[in-house]
Amino acid sequence: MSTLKSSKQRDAVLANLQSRYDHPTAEDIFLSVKEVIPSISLATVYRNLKLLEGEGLILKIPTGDSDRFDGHTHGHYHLTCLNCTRVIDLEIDPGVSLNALPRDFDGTVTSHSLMFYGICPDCKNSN
Amino acid sequence: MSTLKSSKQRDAVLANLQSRYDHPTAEDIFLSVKEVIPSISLATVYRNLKLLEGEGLILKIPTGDSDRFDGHTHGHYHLTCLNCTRVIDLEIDPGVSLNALPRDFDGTVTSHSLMFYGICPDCKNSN
DNA sequence: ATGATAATGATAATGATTATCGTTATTAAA
DNA sequence: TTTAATAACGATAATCATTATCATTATCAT
Repeated sequence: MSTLKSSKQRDAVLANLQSRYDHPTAEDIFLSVKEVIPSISLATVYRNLKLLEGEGLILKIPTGDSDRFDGHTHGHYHLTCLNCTRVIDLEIDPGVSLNALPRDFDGTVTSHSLMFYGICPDCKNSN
Repeated sequence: MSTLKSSKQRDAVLANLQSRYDHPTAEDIFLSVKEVIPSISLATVYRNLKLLEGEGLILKIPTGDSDRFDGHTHGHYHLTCLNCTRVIDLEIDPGVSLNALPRDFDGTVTSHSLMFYGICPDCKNSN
C-alpha cells in the first residue's frame, strides 16, 4: 500500500484551515494559501483536502452548493445563514434535547437537519 | 411576479417522491417518472424539484455527492450508509439529548452532523 | 548518493446542475 | 369558446465543482 510523504503544500492547507473560523470552500483555501505558496495548484488543494479528511484532521461540510471545510474537529455544529450563505459555528450544550432545538442565540434559527453516518441494517446483517 | 401553472410533469414528480421511501437522486426520479411519462426530460425533473422544494412540498438532502430528495417533510432524520451509500429514514424520539446520540437501532451509527438554517447575527443586526 | 514512489502543477475530463431557446400547454379574460 | 399572455416543456448547450491524467519534482529509506 501507499505511505504518506510530507509536503509543505499539505502542511500549509492544514495550517490555513486550523487558523480560521469561517468555513471556506476549496477555492477560498486555494486563494489564501496561494499568498504563502504562490505556485500551489487548485488540484493540489483538492487532493490534500481529501487526504486530510481521510486522516480525520479536518471535516468536510456538504451544503447545497460548494463543499465547505472545517479545521476544527471537536464536537460542534453549524448554522448556514439563508441570507448571506455564511456558515458559522454553533456551540451547543450536548445535554439539550432535540425538541428544544432551535434555542436562543444572537440570530434566528428556522430549521435544522441531522444526518447520521454509519452502517445500515441491510449491510450490517449481510456478509 | 410569476404565478405557478399546473403541469402533469410536476404532479408526477411529486407523486413519485411521495410514494417512495428511499431517497432518490434527480436521475433516479427521472428514470422512474419516465415509465409513466416517456417524453419527460431530465431538465424538467430538475426544474420541478427546485419548484417543489421552494413550495416546501419536498426536501433536498445535500450529501457529499449527488443531492437526494425526500417527499416526506414531517420531522425525521436520516442515516447515510458508509458501505452502500443508501440514505435511510431514522425516526428519533425528539426528547432524547444530543449526547445520547447515536443510540441503538438495527445498524451502526459512527457519527452525525447537525446543520441549522436561519439568519446569522451579522445579518440580523444590520439593516 | 540512489532508487522507489508519493506529491506536484498544469490541464483535460467528468458529472451534476442550470441556462437557453423555440415550441406547447395552461389560464384568465374578452 | 377563441384569444392573448405567459408558464412549462423537451432538447441540448453551458457552467461549475471536483477528479483524473501525466510528465516532472520532492521525499525518504536504504
